[in-house]
Amino acid sequence: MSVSFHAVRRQPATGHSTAFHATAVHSVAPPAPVTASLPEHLSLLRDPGTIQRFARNETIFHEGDPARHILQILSGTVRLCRHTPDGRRHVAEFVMAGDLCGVFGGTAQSFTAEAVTGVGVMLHPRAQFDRMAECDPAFRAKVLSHLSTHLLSVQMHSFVLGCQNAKERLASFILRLAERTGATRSGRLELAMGRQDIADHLGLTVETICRAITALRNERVLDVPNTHQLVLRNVDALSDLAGAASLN
Amino acid sequence: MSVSFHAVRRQPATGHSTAFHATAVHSVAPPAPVTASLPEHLSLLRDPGTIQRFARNETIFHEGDPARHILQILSGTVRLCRHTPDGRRHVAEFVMAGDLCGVFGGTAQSFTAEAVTGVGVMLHPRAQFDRMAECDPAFRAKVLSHLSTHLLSVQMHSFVLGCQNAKERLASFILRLAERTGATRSGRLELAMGRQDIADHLGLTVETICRAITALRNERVLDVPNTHQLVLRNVDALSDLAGAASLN
DNA sequence: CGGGACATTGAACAGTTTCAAAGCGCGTGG
DNA sequence: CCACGCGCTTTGAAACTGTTCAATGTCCCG
Repeated sequence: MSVSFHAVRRQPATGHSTAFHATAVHSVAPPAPVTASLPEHLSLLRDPGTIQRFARNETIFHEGDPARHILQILSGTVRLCRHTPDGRRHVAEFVMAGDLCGVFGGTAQSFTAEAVTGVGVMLHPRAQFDRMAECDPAFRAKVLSHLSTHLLSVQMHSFVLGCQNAKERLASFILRLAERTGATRSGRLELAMGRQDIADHLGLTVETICRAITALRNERVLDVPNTHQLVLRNVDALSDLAGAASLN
Repeated sequence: MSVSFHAVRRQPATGHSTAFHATAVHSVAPPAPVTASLPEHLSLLRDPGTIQRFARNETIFHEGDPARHILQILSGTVRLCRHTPDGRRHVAEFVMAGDLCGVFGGTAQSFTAEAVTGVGVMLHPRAQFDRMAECDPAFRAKVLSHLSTHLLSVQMHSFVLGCQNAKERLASFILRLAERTGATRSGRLELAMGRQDIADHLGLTVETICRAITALRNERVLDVPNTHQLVLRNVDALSDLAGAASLN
């Protein structure tokens, strides 16, 4: 099967090394409705001065950088990844509009964040975040809940990597993406990331991703109008493939 | 490489279905030293009435069970796993003496816990745990830190599953186990779990685990005095194999 | 219209799985 | 106390999925 004999065959990230040093902002937290999710809660702190933009393939922060801010993605898609000395890459996660990143992991970033597309982010100073957690029990509960959810999703991904074959992995990925973007109904799914990104996320190669997509297309499970769009023609078939990895 | 074509070939868990319903206990939390880790902190609550024992291969709780307690492992080793309808098994994690399990994930267990060896656990009622988190900021900090550490380790495991081949996975596993049990110095490592457990943890088959162990033995990296013991003869070689998956 | 990055397809190769059988250790019972 | 039996581990050989290498195709942007 598929372990990676990962040669060094990676896109030469057209990266610009964009260190980012936003100035800390001390806005006062307005009362948040108790029903709001953590990202919603945070977005109430909105302060135009803390917004930044990144171009496609730009590096937002590096693994090991001091984690002075919590980032809220306003638009676009970000990949959190890890690069090894011998050229392998592991994409731990894709972070999309509405999501947070950098909430956990202490004082240093545990991943490199790169813009998959053009990206807009809002920066929340960690100090402010910590202060809110200190004072506001409801906020704390949200943080905890957010963290648990996140943990669950990482564990689910471990399952995918540990137990599924190529087609199953792709199906799990597609379904999860569809759920996150709300595309499950319309059946139309935007793929912000390229095949290589998907491959590195699923522990496969680009070629295998292509072949798996082609296979699903031939089985009338998917339509592929273009490289960055999928139409889900048979969600049940996808769910069957994804198996336990789809919450359905 | 290695996806799992996981047929249904599993040990027929000699399991006894041991539901566990411990009575809630309301001990008062004694002040904990600020330096204590979360497990240490919890162990100060020790109450003999909340201790339970489980025999090898017994089920401690099932995925989906209500999570009324947080478990602290006193002795033995536990595997947290997930069983799929078609007979695949994913061992998410091994939990060992001193570790906690069931801290996160909300009101329902997200994994099945099975005793790898005979196991002694202490049960901490979740309500009590929550109360402490409510009142004690230092305790909260420990929970947070514990959770972050745990998240990191799951992400590291994702990397192992996504990017490494059989020998590398085994090396990563052995090194991590050695660190956790403090066997890095002595070089002598107790393997509480069987080959099948390791295989299901690393997304490989038993046979592949055996062959990888044999290979490392032939390369003088390991000695294998018996099935449940390893001697680390060349930690550097192991670290090289584990690559980025070893912290140092 | 041309160029380059990305996607797709093909063919050969390789690591892991699968199937099968033998080896070993350990507890139980004679 | 020894022998048998059962479960787990180990080894071998063949099959198979995914990788690697290579070439072609496609789309977008300048």
